[in-house]
Amino acid sequence: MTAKRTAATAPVLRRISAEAVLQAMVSAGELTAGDLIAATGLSRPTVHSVCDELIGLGWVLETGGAASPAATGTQPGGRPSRRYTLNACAAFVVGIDLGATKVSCCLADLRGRIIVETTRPWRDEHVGALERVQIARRIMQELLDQAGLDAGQVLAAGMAIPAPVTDDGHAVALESYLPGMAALDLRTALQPDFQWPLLVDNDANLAVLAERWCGAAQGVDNVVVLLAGERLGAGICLGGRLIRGGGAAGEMRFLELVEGVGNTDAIGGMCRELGAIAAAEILAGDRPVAAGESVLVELAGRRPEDVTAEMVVEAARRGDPAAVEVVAVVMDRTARAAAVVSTLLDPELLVLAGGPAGAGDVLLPVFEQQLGQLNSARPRLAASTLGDHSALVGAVRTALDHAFESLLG
Amino acid sequence: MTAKRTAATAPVLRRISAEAVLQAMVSAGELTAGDLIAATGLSRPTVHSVCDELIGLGWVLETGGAASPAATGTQPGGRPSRRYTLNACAAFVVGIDLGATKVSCCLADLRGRIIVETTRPWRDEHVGALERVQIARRIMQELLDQAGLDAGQVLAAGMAIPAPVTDDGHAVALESYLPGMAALDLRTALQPDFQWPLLVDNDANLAVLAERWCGAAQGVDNVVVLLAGERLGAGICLGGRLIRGGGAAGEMRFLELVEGVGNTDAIGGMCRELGAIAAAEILAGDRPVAAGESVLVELAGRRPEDVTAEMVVEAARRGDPAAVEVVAVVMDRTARAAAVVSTLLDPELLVLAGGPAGAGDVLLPVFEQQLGQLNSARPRLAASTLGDHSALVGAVRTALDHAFESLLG
DNA sequence: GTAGTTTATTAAGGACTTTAATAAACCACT
DNA sequence: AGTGGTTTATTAAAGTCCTTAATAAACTAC
Repeated sequence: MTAKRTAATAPVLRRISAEAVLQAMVSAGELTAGDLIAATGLSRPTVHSVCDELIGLGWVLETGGAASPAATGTQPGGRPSRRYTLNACAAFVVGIDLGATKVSCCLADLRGRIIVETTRPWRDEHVGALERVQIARRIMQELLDQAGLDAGQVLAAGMAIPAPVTDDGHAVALESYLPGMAALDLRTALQPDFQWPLLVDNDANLAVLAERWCGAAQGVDNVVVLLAGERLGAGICLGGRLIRGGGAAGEMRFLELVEGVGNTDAIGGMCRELGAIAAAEILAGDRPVAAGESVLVELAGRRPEDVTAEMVVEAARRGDPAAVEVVAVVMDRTARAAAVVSTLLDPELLVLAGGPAGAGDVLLPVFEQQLGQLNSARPRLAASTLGDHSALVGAVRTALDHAFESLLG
Repeated sequence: MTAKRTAATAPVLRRISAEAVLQAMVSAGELTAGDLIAATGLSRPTVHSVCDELIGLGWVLETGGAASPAATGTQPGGRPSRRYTLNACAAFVVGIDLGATKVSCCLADLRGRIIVETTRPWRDEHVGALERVQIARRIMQELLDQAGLDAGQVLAAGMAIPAPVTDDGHAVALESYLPGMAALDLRTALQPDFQWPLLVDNDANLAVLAERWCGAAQGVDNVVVLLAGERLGAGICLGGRLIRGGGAAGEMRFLELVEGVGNTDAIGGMCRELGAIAAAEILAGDRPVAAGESVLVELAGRRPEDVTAEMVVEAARRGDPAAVEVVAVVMDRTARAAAVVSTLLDPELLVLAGGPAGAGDVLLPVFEQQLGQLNSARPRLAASTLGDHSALVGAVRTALDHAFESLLG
């Protein structure tokens, strides 16, 4: 079936070895040959040979020599070992989160450390698809200037968008999503300014990569991230691999089939829901709310239509009954969705990410309690530790993956 | 993180080459060196060298020579090519489907062709877990005798059971499932009679392997199989890989959260449902059914409590309104479940397997129509081509996978 | 300064692969 | 029957990469 045109020639071995060495270096800082032998199983001559080659390519630095900082002390005597370090600044990657309300861009080094970053809200929500892409492009140029880097030093870019993405790099048109976006071939969105390979994926998918990499799901192979900010989407990782289906895996439109949830169009993420429902509650209240009676109204500054998710959370934290009720309503919906996902996919861990992650102290207990009432599988629960950076960090992660993969191929 | 202790030593290359050659042979019958060169990308000397080695190990036969059957005609002149064939009888594998109502066992060769097979219903549904396993063991011995094989010629065994299975080979206890089964370590269930490695998995998971291998989902990487016989379970394959989650992925208990479906315990597969609901309908009918008025009653032989799924399907096929109604009710439930699964996982194809597969002509149109009414993703639909053999064939497939994997390691 | 210890480097040997050259086996034609 | 043409098998030579074993280097401690 699968005609593998790549014969198993000798250099394949070198590639395997180099990959092993490089991987050990990415997650470890300064290493001696002995460390690398332990990590890779290779012999000493091979390790040195591979490292020399990587040094030649610029990916690795030989650190220290005589004046290595931590070198003294650790070594019990004997010829000092050579010390190798990944050259994190040999190249860079780009991450872009083209969100519903704002755009975030960043530059990161080969370790994934973010060098420079900018977040900018859209002027208003009617900014068109093409213009959004152009804004991102302009920001990227600013960031490159700011960091003093050249576009040629960037190996790859990752981009998150709040909608499913097909394999050929097109956004799937959702009713609720930006018109015009689906018509773009996003893979070429940054051209002609930037020629780097652009990996586009949906924000929830990238969020799960991020959480597994350096967030709340490190070391967990079966995990679902509920990205619950402006929209509600799930990023699914099973068996250590991201699940994309035909591109639209993780969509939560099935909520309309779950009891207690209304029609599709109304389904947003928690932030939107918290604000919207709270506003509606207050506005629909048949009695006028007296000053001081409601923390929520207080926070909203007497303008209920301006109430935000943060206000609701803060009010709930202070015990405001109306806010607590709103939180309960929204979490109930989320819990039902989570129950379906958990039962069907049986993940070990469920991570709440996006806007609400910072309010984990308020939301998570409610969520846990409501999920417990449903007869579903019981995964561990956690709030994201990445704030609303999950998607952006995930974009960096895909870009890095791509960079390392194409690096030795 | 992952300390890979396997250094990239030279023999790794040979292993890669051998794997490529073997894989090409499994799916192709008799092959010349030229074919293998095209399939693997290896050079001619390497191909011959690998084949000679495999011949020495017994896995490959050199067929033909002078009297090869299809050899003449194809070759335009020149030195005749050596022809290699997988020695399908070099070893064997075992498949077992420990179903809810019956047990099926088989022996298959390295190509997966079933040599001998036996299906036997349980005496009654109260046969205990341990006894069921013993019965399977006895049947396997009979099959070995029948085929004239020795237990030592069997490389691996696969076993399907109608419940989730944990990684350590234990069935997950479900209310509806056989008491006592969860306490067994199924991996050692065939010992001490048979020492072969036993791969236990849930029937729906194995069904999806089978459908992809030689059923309705060949060549499809994103597919969900709804195994809808006595119970309802989903086998999920995404990105070409079986999704197991923590072992219980594919469970359909979320149906209780879907509108229009009652409590958990009542949820069975289509066969059970069709029979049960039809019986209830008939029995609850307030007017006595006149002879000839209902095809369904006719088929049931005036004993409504004995009505089977086959009868309902047959009656519906003949247009009996009551039967059509029952089919619609049952398919509605299935369609809702399928809508949730499709939306969340976005598979290309949905396969209906298990008992109902044979009745695809009746069920599929109804299913398709009802699924279409739901606002979900729209995968292609198909009925299994494996009858109720999906799980058994899948058990053979896992056993084969294991056998080939351990063969060159 | 010398013994002891740890690591780097060099050398030798083995397992693969590939390409190129040579030998074998068959057809078709005269 | 013999000879040319053609296709495939086999052998030979060269190269890459790994490993183990031996040798050299660099440093500490006494």
